[in-house]
Amino acid sequence: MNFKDKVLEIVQKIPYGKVTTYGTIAALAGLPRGGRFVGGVLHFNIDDAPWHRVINRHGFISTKCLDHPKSLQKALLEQEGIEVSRDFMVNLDRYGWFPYVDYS
DNA sequence: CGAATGACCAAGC
DNA sequence: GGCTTGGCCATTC
Repeated sequence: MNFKDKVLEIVQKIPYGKVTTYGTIAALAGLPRGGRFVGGVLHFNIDDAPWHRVINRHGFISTKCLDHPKSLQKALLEQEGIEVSRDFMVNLDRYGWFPYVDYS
């Protein structure tokens, strides 16, 4: 299983109404410091996973894709019942998804 | 085919 | 305690 496939698998596994971080996904995929590539993988597979549920460690939307702007991500998250502040910040204490075990 | 780059995180001064 | 640096894989040019 490639790192890319694991990342996509994990992102697709994020429960409805929850969000997680690049670092968490990278760690679950086997790279505790590979958060950078999670962004890269999602960038090249933007249509294969619910990328809007993935944000950075500070609960901030760091998306740079012009085709999928922050405003769209905010709307998608709010559609799932997640509160997003006007500064594109999400409360990770309430909506963060940090599984203890890997269901693979 | 070699080199550069990409939506991050945490350790080290 | 804030700023700088290193590091990881896949994809594109």
